[in-house]
Amino acid sequence: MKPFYITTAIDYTNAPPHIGHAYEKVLADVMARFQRAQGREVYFLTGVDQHGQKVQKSAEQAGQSPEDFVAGVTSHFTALWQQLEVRPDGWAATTDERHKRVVQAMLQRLHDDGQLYKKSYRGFYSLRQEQFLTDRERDENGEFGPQWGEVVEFEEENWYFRLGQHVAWLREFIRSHPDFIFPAHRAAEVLHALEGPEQDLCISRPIERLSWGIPLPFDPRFVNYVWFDALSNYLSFAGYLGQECGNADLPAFEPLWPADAQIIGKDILVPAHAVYWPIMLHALGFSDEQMPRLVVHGWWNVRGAKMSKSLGNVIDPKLLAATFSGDGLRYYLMRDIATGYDSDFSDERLLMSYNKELAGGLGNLLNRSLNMAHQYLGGVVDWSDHDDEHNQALRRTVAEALPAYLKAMNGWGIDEGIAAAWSVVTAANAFVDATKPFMLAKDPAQGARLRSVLAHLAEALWHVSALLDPVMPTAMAKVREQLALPLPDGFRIDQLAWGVLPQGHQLAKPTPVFPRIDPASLAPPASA
RNA sequence: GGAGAUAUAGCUCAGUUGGUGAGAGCGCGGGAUUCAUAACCCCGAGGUCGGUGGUUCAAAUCCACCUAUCUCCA
Repeated sequence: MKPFYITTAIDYTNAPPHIGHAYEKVLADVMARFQRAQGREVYFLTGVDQHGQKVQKSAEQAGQSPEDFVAGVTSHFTALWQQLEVRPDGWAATTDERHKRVVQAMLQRLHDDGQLYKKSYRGFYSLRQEQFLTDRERDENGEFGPQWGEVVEFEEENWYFRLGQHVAWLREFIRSHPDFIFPAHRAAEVLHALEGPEQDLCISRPIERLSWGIPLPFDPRFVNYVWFDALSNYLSFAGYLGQECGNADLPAFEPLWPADAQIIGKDILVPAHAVYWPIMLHALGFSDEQMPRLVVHGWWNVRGAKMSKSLGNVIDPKLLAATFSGDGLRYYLMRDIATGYDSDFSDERLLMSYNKELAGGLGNLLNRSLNMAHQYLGGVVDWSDHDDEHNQALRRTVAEALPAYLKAMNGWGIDEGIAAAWSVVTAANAFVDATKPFMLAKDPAQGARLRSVLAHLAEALWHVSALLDPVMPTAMAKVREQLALPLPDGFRIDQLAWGVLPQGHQLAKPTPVFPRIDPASLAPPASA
């Protein structure tokens, strides 16, 4: 089977990351880990978009070179990925020389193929925002407002990509390939956007206006502007044109392409990823079968409103991870949203999911199970030959959780996958109550039954740790440390079966994996 | 002006291809218990499934229209 190639949007290094950035990368990381657990080879690519006018301008304002400025902002992202256990295999930084060479080679190909042309455009230009304005920017009086500063009319030459030529192909492609975009209903938005006039795409800026970019190989008085620089990272860092560009240290492209999942937010679906991107690929000669698959996720709103700097409701994932741990935050971000839809971020629900579910549910289950095993049996797993309907019911719950989990996870239902794993936690806690090992321990005649109950609990916990491993890698490794049995080499989650813990296995001592957090110790939530 | 999404118990949401008396978690109330991170377990809500009108033997689940909210496009 081909390797599972998964990408995320690359983040613009103009401001530090917020909760939405964290969500997208965690989602990709969970899927990457899950696919590996299914025995699939994975290439997970994420990174940063570092070029462009805003960065150039922000750097000037900060009195820094663009290089230093992007290095500073980029470090916020890499530190967060470290903290959240997001572990990509490839790092796509658009200032990377390897990337620049591929972009130039791609542009040269398109140029040689007649896909690019130069033309002159006359229009109104905002000196403050450094961009051409269209009628859309006019206010109700037909004027350009004061936010644009001084507006001048002038004419400028630029390079254009023959986007319009391929629109008919794209319409047909989207109609005939319902798998191109997940969730499927998003395709309607794209088709709607394609109804307008077929316009070409401006892909350059004169070097006097923008120097922080990749020069056009066939006309060095211009640098490439945005799309061929940013979107092409999915190709360049997967090894596209690697040989002719001398990028020997990148993966081999043929086995990897097409991308199995390109995770993006709904805000950059149209036009960038659903229009420009497939058309770029098509123009480069990629066939319909070589088109990637887009996975469009929703947004985390805050109290029903869009998160924005001006509202002052931007959520900082770094602080949340410091309080709830990387895994605590990963768990919340994965369980409290349905992939593809929006959700509301809530401090209260984050605290609830941590204290009630992780600490009170799973953490406490591990703690009470191991504690009893040590108190009554010296921490030894002893599969006695006793069996009864309680044991059978727990084994059945564990057995039924796996297919439900696999189905959900393979269909991007991470929240449902977690729920499937959680059915074991709930059943195991009820199992303790029903079998009362602490009572059995008082009656020597019940020894065989007691040993079977505690063995069942330890085994069930190991299964839970395996299922939730992609979501909470560090915490689940800790669980298995206490169960004294790590994931074996080449472990396959899809082949998980009862009977992992051997007879006579010695368990380790329990320590809280998710220490309860006292709500009173938290800073009061900033009210909007 | 157009498009998409969403509207289900106090809150956050599940509800496959329409079919036994509509569900989960949290919160709340009651009970039980002690192995455990004041934790875990059991019971309880009777909610016109946004509204109206259709299709059907049968609709939260299909169709039409309407309303509200959110997002995007113009």
